[in-house]
Amino acid sequence: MRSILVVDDDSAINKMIRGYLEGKGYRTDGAYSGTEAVMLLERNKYQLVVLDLMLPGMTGEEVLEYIMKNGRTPVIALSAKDDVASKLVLLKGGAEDYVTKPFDPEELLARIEIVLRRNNSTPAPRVLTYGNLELDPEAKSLTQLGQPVALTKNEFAILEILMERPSVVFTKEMIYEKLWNEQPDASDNTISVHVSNVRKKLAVLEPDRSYVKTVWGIGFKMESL
Amino acid sequence: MRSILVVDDDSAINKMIRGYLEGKGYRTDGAYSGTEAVMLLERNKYQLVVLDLMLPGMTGEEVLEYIMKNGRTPVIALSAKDDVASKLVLLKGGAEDYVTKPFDPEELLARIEIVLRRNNSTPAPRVLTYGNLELDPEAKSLTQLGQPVALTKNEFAILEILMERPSVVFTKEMIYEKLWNEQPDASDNTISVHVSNVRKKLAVLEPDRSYVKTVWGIGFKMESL
DNA sequence: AGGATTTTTCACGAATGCGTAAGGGGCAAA
DNA sequence: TTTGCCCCTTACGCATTCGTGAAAAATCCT
Repeated sequence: MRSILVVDDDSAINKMIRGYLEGKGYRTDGAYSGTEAVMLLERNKYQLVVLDLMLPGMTGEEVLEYIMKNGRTPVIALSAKDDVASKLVLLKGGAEDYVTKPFDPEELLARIEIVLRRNNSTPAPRVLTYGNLELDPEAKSLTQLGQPVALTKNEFAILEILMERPSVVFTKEMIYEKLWNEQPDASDNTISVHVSNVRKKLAVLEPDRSYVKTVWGIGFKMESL
Repeated sequence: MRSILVVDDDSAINKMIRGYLEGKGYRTDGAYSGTEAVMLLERNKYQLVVLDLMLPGMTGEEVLEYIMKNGRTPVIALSAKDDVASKLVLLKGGAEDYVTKPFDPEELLARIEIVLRRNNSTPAPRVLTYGNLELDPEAKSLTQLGQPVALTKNEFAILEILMERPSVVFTKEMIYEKLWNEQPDASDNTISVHVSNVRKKLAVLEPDRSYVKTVWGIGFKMESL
């Protein structure tokens, strides 16, 4: 069952949306303030949040920021403002989509279907496994052959990037950007050093096996199994 | 630079959209029929297509189908119909989003930003297939008959260019420019050497088959299947 | 067929990318 | 303040890849 959280302080609109969605087979919760929304988000798991931006107390933008930092549930924003500026703020904030008030319930439903379909196809696994490695992104822990391996922050981040998509080659620039959100200098071998350290640590337990492969002239990827 | 293809047979609307987008810093091309759109799509690479569905000759739906089979460039559809049913048809057809005519240019821009951002952060793995070859531009990997083939950076880049548009002949100059962003010397056979090496590597597993065809006096293309 | 032109191949020196070790600076905990 | 850890930089040896010329092969044109 798909659960949707509807956040709007206008009781009539809130009920209208929820009624319409439940008629279409969704389970819904309603929140009438930003704080209430956050409370419900902490307690329950939703596939989608319909979020009005004009809220008392905590603003919609703040709720959006909270969601983006915790769980990243997809958000469809409801906005009365029809100008580009506020829309772009929303997009940068991480909203998946927006609908301008007043809106047609069918319009909202259609966009909900889009977002749900999109986010359903890529469910995020919790623990990444590769060979004898087990990496838990949330716990920031790595085990090899069942034994814990101590990695530093950057080492862990690099290995996580590689293990998330083992068949993909990542250039040093791509890795650098993901770690520091900025462009690397042309001659920068920081990444090489960290990769070297990761390899060194993984070689302690399995000296004859290599996990991180160098793709010459391009970057790094996980070794083929 | 982000390139956007605008497909609409209404010259006024087409120009309006393009003018607006170019004012926002995008590079745009315009197509006024479905066949013209397909032609441009074969020749150039776009990050996004804005596609009107009411087109003379080849319909918008057919263009959409073509795009989904070739390259899967994200599409924002323009539709005069405002009912949910036709919207869902579009979405199932593969469109990323839709905008109902008449529309506000700002609305369109906002949705374009959404789609571009989405496709940037979650790059869809797109593999190019040709004969027994499978080339993944993102993973920088090539498999032949299911087995991995190791190519160097330039070899891979050349094969990717050719496989992206198998029916198009590329001159050495075109390839040279794509690789180094500069004009080649008149007597430069660097590309020839790399092509030769690619052929050599592909001949290991399939000695009797040729993949890269020489078009005498012009350049190279993929062999017809 | 024969000459002209283009393409392919071969071989080798040059250029570039990579891996590792070592040292210093920064930051937080003790 | 001191200690310890982590991170970044630099330097250098090593391996791979690149670019170039010339010779050989293939193709086209007359």
